[in-house]
Amino acid sequence: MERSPIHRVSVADQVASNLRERVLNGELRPGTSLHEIPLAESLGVSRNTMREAVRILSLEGLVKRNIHRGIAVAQLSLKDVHEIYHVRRLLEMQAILAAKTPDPDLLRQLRTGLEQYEKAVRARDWVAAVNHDLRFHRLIIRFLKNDRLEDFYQKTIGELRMGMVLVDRRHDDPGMLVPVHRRLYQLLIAKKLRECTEILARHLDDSESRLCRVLDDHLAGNSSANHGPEAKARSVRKVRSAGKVRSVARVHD
Amino acid sequence: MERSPIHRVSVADQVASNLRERVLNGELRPGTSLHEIPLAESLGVSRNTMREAVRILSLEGLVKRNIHRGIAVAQLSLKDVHEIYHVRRLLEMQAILAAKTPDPDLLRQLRTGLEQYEKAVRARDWVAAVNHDLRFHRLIIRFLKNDRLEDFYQKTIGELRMGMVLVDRRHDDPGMLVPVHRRLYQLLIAKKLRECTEILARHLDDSESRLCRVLDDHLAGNSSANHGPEAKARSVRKVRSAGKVRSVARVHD
DNA sequence: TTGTTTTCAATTGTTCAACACTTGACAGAT
DNA sequence: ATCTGTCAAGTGTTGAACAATTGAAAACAA
Repeated sequence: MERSPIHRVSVADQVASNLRERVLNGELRPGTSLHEIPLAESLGVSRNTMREAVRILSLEGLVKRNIHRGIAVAQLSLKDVHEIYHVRRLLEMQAILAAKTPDPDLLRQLRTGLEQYEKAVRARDWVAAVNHDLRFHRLIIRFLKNDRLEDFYQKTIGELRMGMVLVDRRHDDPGMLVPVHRRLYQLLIAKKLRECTEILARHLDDSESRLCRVLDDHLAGNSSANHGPEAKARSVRKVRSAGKVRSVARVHD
Repeated sequence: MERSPIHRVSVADQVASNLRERVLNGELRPGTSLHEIPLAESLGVSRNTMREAVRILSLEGLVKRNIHRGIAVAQLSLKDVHEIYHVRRLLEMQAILAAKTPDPDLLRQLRTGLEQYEKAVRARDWVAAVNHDLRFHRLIIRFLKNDRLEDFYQKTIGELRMGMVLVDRRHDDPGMLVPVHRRLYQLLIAKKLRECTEILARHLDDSESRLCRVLDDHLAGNSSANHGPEAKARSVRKVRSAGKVRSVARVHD
């Protein structure tokens, strides 16, 4: 995974990458408040460098800065989840439609990715499975052949992953989604793009409502444990996006 | 334009805003190399604060950092322009299609904005005219009701404006575009959304090819004056995106 | 007890001065 | 003319300091 050119990245960027990874892994859970000095010392860098790194993360939406009050790992609201899935639907469906003359190499990557996905599920390796799931969707975005859209999509997925670290893996079976992905791939190579977008839309709607349920339970669950400054009427019991979701029924099988 | 809550913004953010404005105004032209110490002293802030501000701008794509080599105001390539217009077409057309049940307040803003646009053109105030042009499109994006998409659009338009500061205002008539915008507005309130997107697509294609022409001339023109580190075979004479543009003919009148 | 004011420690925002590291250019040697 | 070593300029990073703000405890008043 190393590039042949020399590493040549600034320390601040490396620190940012380190933090980003830890946030997306769930090691730093949403709501965790971060203190500059301990963080800087833990990585052996100065406070200024750490501040630059934190600035990067905050512009990516992974941490929230409250001036003079500190920084905390961002926490997704239901509105955030809804927005993010709106973005996903829009970009991924457009990407499918842009696959009329798909890059053969991309199709190959999609196929091998799918195989690895299935293998990970068979091995009960949920972490790898989720990664392959997200990678599949990221590859789809490549059909757009637009670096800006790809970066934006990636940034958005990053925010989403912060919400996904909350889902209890024991109550959620990532392998469940393999058949949908296989179907998407088959429709894609069969050039049935319209139908492919329909399946994709339902897949995303399904995914959204499931995440919303988990998130809603979570917000209602530890409202006392959460000492953050957002004790508003946020933990609505009613699943907010349920009305917008076209189909909550399981898609596959 | 001041919010009622107290100013409470960090100095670094204010410095970033200052630089951003100057870049988008064209006061700091693309390719200009920026030096931290003079910049910091000119605004009366420390070098660290200036570095934070520059970090912000670089993540917005307005300046490019070359490690140990300095920073420079970013310069759009033809590929960048093509990508940006791809983004615009995608988002703006989807926004139009999302205007089936439009917010009345938004429609009103669109109308008054259009009137101010026309007034600015009659007053030969090209700067205001261009601003009203861009504002019209930004309002359209609001139909999507999605902060993330709106932010991304705004960031992308920011990059585009950096390319637009190169166009020679004497050879370009911003008033020319008023009729198209009026037409878009009329189709929008008439709920002829499909037709509206068609006009919009042609408008954007037209705008793209015109900007590409200007940019291409510019890149070819001062290849000697440009001491930047990108002396590649970048100044292709052939307008790269001409093949993709559906219609170069004037849209209005 | 309850509500208000004061104090204070903790943390962030900002500055400053120094040093390490890279780079581009220039001068001298071949 | 080409190569090589030197060097000034500029960026990357550090550590320490001070200013500004906040949250909450402590002191006070009703």
